[in-house]
Amino acid sequence: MKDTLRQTAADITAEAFGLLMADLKTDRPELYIFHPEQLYDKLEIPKDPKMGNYALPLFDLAKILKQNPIALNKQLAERQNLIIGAHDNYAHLKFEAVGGFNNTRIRIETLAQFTLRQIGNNAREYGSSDLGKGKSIVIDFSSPNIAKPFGVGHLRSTAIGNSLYRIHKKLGYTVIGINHLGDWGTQFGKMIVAYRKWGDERLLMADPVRNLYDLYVRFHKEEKENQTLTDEGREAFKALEDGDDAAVALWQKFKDYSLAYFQKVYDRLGVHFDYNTGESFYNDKMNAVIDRLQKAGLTEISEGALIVPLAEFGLPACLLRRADGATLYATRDLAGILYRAESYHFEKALYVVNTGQRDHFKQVFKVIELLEKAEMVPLEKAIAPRLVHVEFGWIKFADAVMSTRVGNIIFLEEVLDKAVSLAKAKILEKNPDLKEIDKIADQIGIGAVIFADLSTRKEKDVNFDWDKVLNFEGETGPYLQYTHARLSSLLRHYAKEKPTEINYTLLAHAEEERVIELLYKFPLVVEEGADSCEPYIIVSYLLELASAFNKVYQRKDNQGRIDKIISDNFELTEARMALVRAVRTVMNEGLYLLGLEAPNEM
RNA sequence: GCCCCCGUAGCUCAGAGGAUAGAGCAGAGGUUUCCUAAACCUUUGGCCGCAGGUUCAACUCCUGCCGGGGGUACCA
Repeated sequence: MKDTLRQTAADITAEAFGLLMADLKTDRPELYIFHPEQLYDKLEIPKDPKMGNYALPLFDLAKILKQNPIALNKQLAERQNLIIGAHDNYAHLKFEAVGGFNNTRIRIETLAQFTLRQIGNNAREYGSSDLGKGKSIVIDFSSPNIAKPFGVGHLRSTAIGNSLYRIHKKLGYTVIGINHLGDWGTQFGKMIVAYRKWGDERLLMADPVRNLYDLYVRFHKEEKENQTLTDEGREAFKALEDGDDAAVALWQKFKDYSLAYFQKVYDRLGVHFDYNTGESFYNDKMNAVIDRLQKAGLTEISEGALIVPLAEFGLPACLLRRADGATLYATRDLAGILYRAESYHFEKALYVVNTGQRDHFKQVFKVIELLEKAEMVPLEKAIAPRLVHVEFGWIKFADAVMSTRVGNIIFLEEVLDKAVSLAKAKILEKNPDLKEIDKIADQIGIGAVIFADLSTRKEKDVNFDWDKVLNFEGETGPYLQYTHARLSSLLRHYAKEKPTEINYTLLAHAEEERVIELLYKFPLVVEEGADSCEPYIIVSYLLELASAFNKVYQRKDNQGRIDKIISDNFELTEARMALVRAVRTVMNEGLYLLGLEAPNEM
């Protein structure tokens, strides 16, 4: 969607450049590099709001013109303001030369009217766009291994993926969310061996995932002392892959129990997948990929295994088949890529997977690239450039990586339960008359946990910290939710009777101005979140918005009393409530994009 | 060994060529006859790991070093 305010600023600047160039009597065409369209994109939002609404850095251009940027800026601003003076409908803009930055300031009531009307007219559609119209995007996320508990470590992929899902959907993409369950591979051979050796039907029934996890940890412990276990595990997986009835039956049992358990977790988190196609789904699709790679002449046999050598790209070889003929993780991912390309014709495929698998994805993507090169697939049809590994850091505990193998894992359910009961205690303390306490405690507790996970740039490792996750004050999920509840409360208190013309000049305090600027920025923030595949962008924006609104809410007048939003002054109250309505809309939508609920009371 | 990522306030983290390095937590002090104090205000706290280099401009880019983490073929 085109932003007319921004476009006007760009137009004026382009015109001013024209005048400036004429005055400089330059006839070098390469100097006329600034056209309205380019300027539109070149306008930045200054980091410091004191610097206005847009900033145009002039350093590059000054260099080309061999001029001092400060002097150039001064001349430019003179002409810009000359143009404004000559047109009545430009009266809302002002240009300032500050050092080498050409800053644009939009009159606040114009910005307020522009922004609040847009939000009012579109409600939750504000910030949406048709950027992704007609394009589909596949997001592979969460993807836990079955027969293992859902640890806090798995939350990252789930939370980031879910947020990216919602963000892209808002931008008009057709989004396909896939839970690529780890339900195939040697580990299931190991599980089968472990269960046959030490398993117990009754224990399994009582607490399936816990029991399977114990077996898993025990297997890895004993495996260290007893090497033959490793071979037994591999043999069992080979049998499974070859369709051995007993092995398949056991595997199916593990899988059914696990899926039921995972579904409970996803329901609590409010996460939805379009497909739960795990690795086993590609079981009958791997031969085709291997054939294609062989025909393309990319494979070779090394130490008995079938590989695609990648040494010339500085990568370890990609293994397609083990020496015993069984397939590997990479084989299934390759089959998955081809299947997804065929089925969904994706514009992009995102793999939201831990940074520890960086090399794996480099290998797999490279193999696809080589295959397409060998098959002479034209570039515009090629899928290799559309594959993106959205990587994120580890969750560590006491500075050690959590590992299901070692057994130092924290169960997500435990974290959620603790957070929810803490939220409930807080409600009972602050707002005991609240209806549906359990439901709201759920929303707050779970929101706090998801938020804690999203509140760091994704590629950083994060130390799991109970205090941080269970903290509801400061930069937290509950803080955002609380602000939203407060906004909702204002709307409940103020029942508007009839529509009136809003007088936007009444929103003139610096605190209100800041809120309006932030609301104006929201659509850009959503796009940036999608471009960078980084939900944190939304997180930090919402924190800023909440903080800015809370400052409005508790602003004091000259006598040191709170200047209330709802007052006897009807016109003033109307204007302020228009702002409240807009902030609530954006807050609500922003929380949704992160995967958090937005209770109206708490 | 080789390759990759990360070192910013006591703690957890923003800033990713540009304007005076910012938040939250923790510490100190304050604000409520209640539009939700899960909030707000004031305040303490920095050799941006170290050393060079590139640039009009470096926390940001390049090189080296130190410290932490990860990957490195039949696990996923």
